[in-house]
Amino acid sequence: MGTTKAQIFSERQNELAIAFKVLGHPARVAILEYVSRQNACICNDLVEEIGLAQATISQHLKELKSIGLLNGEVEGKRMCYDINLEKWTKLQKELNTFFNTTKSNCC
Amino acid sequence: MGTTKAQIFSERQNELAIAFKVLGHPARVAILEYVSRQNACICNDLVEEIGLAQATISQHLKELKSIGLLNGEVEGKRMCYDINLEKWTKLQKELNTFFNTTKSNCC
DNA sequence: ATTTATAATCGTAATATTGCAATATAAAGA
DNA sequence: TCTTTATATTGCAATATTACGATTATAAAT
Repeated sequence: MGTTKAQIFSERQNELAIAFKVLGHPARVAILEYVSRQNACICNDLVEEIGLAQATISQHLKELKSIGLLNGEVEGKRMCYDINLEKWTKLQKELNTFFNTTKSNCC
Repeated sequence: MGTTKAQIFSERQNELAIAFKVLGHPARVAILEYVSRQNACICNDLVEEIGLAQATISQHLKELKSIGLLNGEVEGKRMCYDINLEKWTKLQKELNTFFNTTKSNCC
């Protein structure tokens, strides 16, 4: 297999899991942190900063874009990435809702 | 490959990513939610509730235990799972720190 | 026009993950 | 003891992910 049985879960559970999954790689954590540290745009600085091949960074950026956490704007021959603050804040709220709702006891 | 290059990231980044990764599967989201909904213990109810094979559920439980989010106590022939509230709260704080610290601008 | 810089995409190898059947283990009850 | 119940573990097949070199596409600079 290797395939998640998404059909048996709710849309909300799947979406939550996908967001967690995208955040679940240190390169993507590092990318988000670096993008946010630079008040200006970064582009291929990430390749130097992080130390993964350009193709690999590009792939990770794609995943972060896929759930809307990063915006990418063309700026001449460069790509200018920044954090989508609206989505970022929304996701943070959703995660907190999950954590708060799930806080409960057992046994 | 398929192997994450963990060496090139900080311990904090790796740990954060691992936590996100463990949460990044709908079955594990569902398990946490179900465990918390039951004020009492659950055990193999999860297999019925979620609809994955017993071996699969057991594997997911193992991963949740591995980062300390779930406690498992033997209770006769049963296993009694509950959420480790201390760890749960700690993780929530860490994730919020990550989200808040990373909130910033670009371009 | 040609070269250079930047970044996406393709193809591929190595490894990881998901899921399950089968088996093992261990306690409870007959 | 023998059977049942509950859970963990093992082994395996299918698929996904990570990473990279090579290629491609585009715009800027010469």
